[in-house]
Amino acid sequence: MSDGSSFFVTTPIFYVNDVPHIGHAYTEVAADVLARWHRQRGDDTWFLTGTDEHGQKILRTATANGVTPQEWADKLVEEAWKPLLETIDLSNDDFIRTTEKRHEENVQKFLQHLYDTGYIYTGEYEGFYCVGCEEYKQPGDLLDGEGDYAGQKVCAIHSKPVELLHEKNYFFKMSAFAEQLLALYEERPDFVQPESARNEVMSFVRSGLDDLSISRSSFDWGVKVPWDESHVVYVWFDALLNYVTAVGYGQDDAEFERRWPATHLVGKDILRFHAVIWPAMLMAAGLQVPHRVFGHGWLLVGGEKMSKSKLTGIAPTQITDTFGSDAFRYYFLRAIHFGQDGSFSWEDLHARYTSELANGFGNLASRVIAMVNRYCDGVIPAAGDMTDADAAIRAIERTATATASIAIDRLAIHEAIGTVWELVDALNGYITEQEPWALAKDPEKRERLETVLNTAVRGLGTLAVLLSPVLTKATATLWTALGGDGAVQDVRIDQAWEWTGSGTVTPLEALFPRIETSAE
RNA sequence: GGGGCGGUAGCUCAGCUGGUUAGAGCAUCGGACUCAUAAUCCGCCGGUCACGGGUUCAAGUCCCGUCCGCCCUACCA
Repeated sequence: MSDGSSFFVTTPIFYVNDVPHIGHAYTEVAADVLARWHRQRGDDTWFLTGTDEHGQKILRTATANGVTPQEWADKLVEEAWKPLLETIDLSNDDFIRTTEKRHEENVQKFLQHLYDTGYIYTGEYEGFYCVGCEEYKQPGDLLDGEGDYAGQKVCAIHSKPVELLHEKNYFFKMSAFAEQLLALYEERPDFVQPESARNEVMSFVRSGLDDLSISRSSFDWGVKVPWDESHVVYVWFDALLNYVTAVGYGQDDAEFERRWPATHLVGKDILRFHAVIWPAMLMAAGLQVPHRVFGHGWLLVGGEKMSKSKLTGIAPTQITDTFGSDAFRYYFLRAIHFGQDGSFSWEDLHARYTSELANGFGNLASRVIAMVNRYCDGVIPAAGDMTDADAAIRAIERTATATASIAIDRLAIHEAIGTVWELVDALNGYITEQEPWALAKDPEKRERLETVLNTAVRGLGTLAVLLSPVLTKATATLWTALGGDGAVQDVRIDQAWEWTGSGTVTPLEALFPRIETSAE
């Protein structure tokens, strides 16, 4: 897979009205690691994220704040969302906003195309609309209100009254694609991942698909329907299209051809939009469906899931301010089986930071570099005859390089990191057993000392490369200290184990200083 | 109501198509060592595998039921 092939990964675009929390950051960091890994493997990589800025809810909050919706979105993008990219050190290649011209114009082209080919028709729609959800609710989704809302039907998610709306709508003939979708899931079992997500999607589609109302006329903050400007496009229909408008759909065929289709990473709450509606839209337009759609789990805090709607999130900066972006990235991707729900706790974060990053990897780097400085004046020594112990280390380096790459292809990010970490542990054990400090006391064992240190330095270099997609900052610092050429991110990750140390090392500050007081 | 998932050491989790004494990491405790961020290495301790039945020579691993948590989906007198 290191043949320069195209790899296009996306995250959902942020709904600007939300407040950034670690759930958003989790998806972003996962996508970022995949992107960095593929880039470093020589793939033609593109990592897209952005913001979703249309819809009635944004219009209302903007109005409530006395500004235009565009001003409101601009403010949130600049003050909340773009800073998040810095906070967790993302390497996105693009950032699309649904209010950009390149998006709006091409959404219209897409829509017009579907209209012209008969996949959109005019209909009447009457139903209960929840402003919070931005969607019509089925009667079964509603609950009887309590307290102030007694006697009214309320949305089960927002606990707010729904509104009975009756409007002329344009509908997308989604029902026409049920068979094609089922065939897709059958023919490409990995189209929807993980397996549990695929099963849910399939049973949903099997139960039958309704056509989708894709326009609204009760407000005007959205993309205008090209043949009827009294309507704006339903926000989800609009938002999903960012994945293609950002890579040239409608205006740059070469770019589109180069990037599309994408690997979509989404939270399992919005899986259906991505695994059912979105592919149906693409089929209708005669475009390729996504490469795959991966629904990851929830972050559980105190046993409860973090909620996008209820804003019960922990801000990423609460973690990065104390532990740094590397630890943030590492923790969520290592501790949680990607695809399953995972529990977050400050105690666990602190424990893993200390045992794995500080005591494990950080201390390994410190002790190796300190010994090269102390026993060899900073000059990385050449290796002499290899023993079985040395060969074992080299074998682990080689295995880790290959195995981690395979895990990344399966989107098993936690496994990839786990595999690499076996090298961290092996090197710490190797150094303790070889006792270079003892060898250093005996001039007759000079060659052996140098071989051991050479092996250790090479192993450390391999780690720097293999961990660079995750621990972006620490590995850059380490690479410099090891005297590596250029930027570690430019070293081929699929050849990580082949790195040979040479030249001199420079003193290294602790990569992950111990944090004595646990946060919270 | 129907369907699905989960309930395994103090904590977070592995345990594939049933098969010798149920595993890992962390934490705790003991030992070794000193190059290093009092770090590292070795070892010990620790589980009625939610509960109750059943199938089987043999079940954490299959079947039935119950309890708990969560998800999807349907819905009414």
